Amino acid sequence: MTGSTVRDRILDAVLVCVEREGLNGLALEHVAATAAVGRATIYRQFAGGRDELIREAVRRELATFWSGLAAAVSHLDGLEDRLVLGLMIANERISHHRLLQKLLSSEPEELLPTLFESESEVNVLLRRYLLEMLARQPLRAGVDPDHAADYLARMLLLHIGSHGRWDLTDEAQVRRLVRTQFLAGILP
Amino acid sequence: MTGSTVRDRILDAVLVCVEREGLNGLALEHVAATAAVGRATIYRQFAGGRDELIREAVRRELATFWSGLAAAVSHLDGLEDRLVLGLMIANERISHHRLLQKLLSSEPEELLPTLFESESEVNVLLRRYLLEMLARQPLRAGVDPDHAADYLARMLLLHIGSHGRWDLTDEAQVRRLVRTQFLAGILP
Amino acid sequence: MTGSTVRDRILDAVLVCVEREGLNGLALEHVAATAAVGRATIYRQFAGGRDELIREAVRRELATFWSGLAAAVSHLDGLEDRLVLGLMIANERISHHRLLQKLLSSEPEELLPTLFESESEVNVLLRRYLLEMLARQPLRAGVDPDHAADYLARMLLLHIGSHGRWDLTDEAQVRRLVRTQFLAGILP
Amino acid sequence: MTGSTVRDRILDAVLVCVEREGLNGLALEHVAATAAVGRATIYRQFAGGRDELIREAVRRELATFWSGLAAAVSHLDGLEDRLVLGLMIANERISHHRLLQKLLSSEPEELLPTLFESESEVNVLLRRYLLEMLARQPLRAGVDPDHAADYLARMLLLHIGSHGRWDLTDEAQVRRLVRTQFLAGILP
DNA sequence: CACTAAACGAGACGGTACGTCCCGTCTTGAA
DNA sequence: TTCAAGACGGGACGTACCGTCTCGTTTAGTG
Repeated sequence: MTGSTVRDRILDAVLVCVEREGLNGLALEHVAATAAVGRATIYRQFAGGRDELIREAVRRELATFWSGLAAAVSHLDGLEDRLVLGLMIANERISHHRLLQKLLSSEPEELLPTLFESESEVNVLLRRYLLEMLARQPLRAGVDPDHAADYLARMLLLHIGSHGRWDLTDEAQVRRLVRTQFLAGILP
Repeated sequence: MTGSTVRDRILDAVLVCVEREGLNGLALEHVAATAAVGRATIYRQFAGGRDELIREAVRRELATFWSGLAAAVSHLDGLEDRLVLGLMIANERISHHRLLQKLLSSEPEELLPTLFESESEVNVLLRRYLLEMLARQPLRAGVDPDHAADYLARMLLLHIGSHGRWDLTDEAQVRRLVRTQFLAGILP
Repeated sequence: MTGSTVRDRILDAVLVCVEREGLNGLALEHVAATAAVGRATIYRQFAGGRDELIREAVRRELATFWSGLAAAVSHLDGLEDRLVLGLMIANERISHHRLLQKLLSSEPEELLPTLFESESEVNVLLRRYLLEMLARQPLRAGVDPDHAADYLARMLLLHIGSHGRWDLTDEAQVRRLVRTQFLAGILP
Repeated sequence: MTGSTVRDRILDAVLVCVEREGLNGLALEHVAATAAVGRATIYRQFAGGRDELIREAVRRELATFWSGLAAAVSHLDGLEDRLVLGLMIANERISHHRLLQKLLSSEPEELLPTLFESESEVNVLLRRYLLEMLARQPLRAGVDPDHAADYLARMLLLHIGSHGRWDLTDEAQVRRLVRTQFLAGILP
């Protein structure tokens, strides 16, 4: 619909197929068929082959996820509110996202690491975003904003995907979590 | 040393091969050759085939890693000291462990998730271990030991494998990290 | 019942299994199971392995077949009568012999040749038998008994297993066949 | 030379390999290597797998053999002459055909039956060919051309592959054989 | 009547081949 | 030219047997 129709059709097809077959066992043949595309075309669009294709599909999906999340909390002012709502929305979305659900349940080994790669694009952007937010807040004395942003990013990722003992649909709990464990050492 | 020599030979061979070929692209044929074993025997020992083989190899390796870690800190008394030394040793070992290094660098998507599965064996044992340790400590008023153990487990895993902005070979830094972010909200 | 019970049990099992699985695809494992015997025992009895086992089973079956045939015509006097009755009985037996039927229908390439090997035991014995019979008959002038026996042996084998256009259950037809094509050039 | 080069290359390779390894023990891998073809391609061309491949190779070889034989005698007029020359050429060719020789000597059980299947393509075509020849000849009174063709076909097959007591390189003997045993009862 | 020696069942192992699936490359033919 | 359609060489998978070997256990035969 937008720029490279073919490329997007292929990436869409990847999502559909991963939902059915998992990330391993994903067959380019099925992707091509689903996208109504010749298998050769996949190699024209993603010269790196299978690996690049998957990387790209995940990247696009994550970008959508995060930018959607950012938009959803952009109307809020305070850092705490954004974190609380962000955590809740993130978990709500993940639990309704068939693809992520599939990956987290049956093949967590495929998805999670992408999130945690310390220097992944996601991580970098997330940290930059948080740093920007922190810049508008008075911090507790002696707190290094870089450290704080790094810490918050990790805590966020840590609580997305596996909620541990917290119920992330209960705002009261989430707020308590954010206050006591996310921001306790950062804000004054 | 113990029971099924063949099984162990195979698992050893998996490690050797993964070091060379990565987790994807791991060819059972090479594993069999390395273990001086018929390819069929792998299927006899690991009826689940390739997947079970890898799962088992990782499981065994992690068990070794964690139990070694527990042993290394067992002579210390305090929770803080154990966490500090544990973090340092863990990172030191990981950075010298060719296999883990290989996985973390080139294919993090294969290993990390195993660590983070909320209900993985590792996680459960780690939580139990920490809970036991916390039982010997006076906690800050109002802190639920279960929550605290869960939190500590997550923080530990979070800082093993991707250290973020901390230098985990510098005991002073590690101690500061443990005090301000691990234990600040837990201990009085 | 006689000497080596085990050996016979195994050979019997071969027949049962061949009926089910054909000669190719015959699995020693199934033979062993059918004979209630360890697979190793087969190799103890038939050191030549699979090949010798099959050879021996076929040999025993053919011996039974031919000696039964000889017995069935032994009460007759004339050569012609023996040939006629022999042909009829042979074909009748083959058509009721599940094993041979199975082989002739689905895998003729396995059985027939054994019959036709020019110097096979069967062939030699059959020729000797016929030569003996011919010795009691006055032959047409100029006919070499060896040639004649060879010719008759071939014609017999030729009409056993594939009857062509003759109905071998109709004695009149068989007698005509024997007279016009088997014996026409031999007897005076 | 004609249509599917790959298919023919594979069939050629089968012949080469059978010469070396026999019909049993024929490894598709070696066939593929000999044909400079991926093993998968064999399954693409012969969906029936190993069995169909062998069947097809034999079929092609026999077709070549028989059509060559027909051509070699086509310049002759009389039935007798064609039979005589045909028999001689057939045996001469077989004895110089490494593949057939190999099969007849070490694994007759694989080849011969194909020749003798009463309703095999070979048999049908041969009978039709002979019937056509007989139509141009005056037959002895009371002889059914169908029966005669069937009889001749069987006698031919019978004397090809295992010559019994006749020397098929000696035209005089062959002519005598044809006259006394092939045609004696058929021609006037 | 114990005691040894052979034969046996059971089954693990190294190996070979099978038939299948998929990858990445390349060719062909139609739009 | 771009693309779908699809054939091809290659490689790995999981399965099925083979022939060899080693275990205990039964079964005779012998002292």
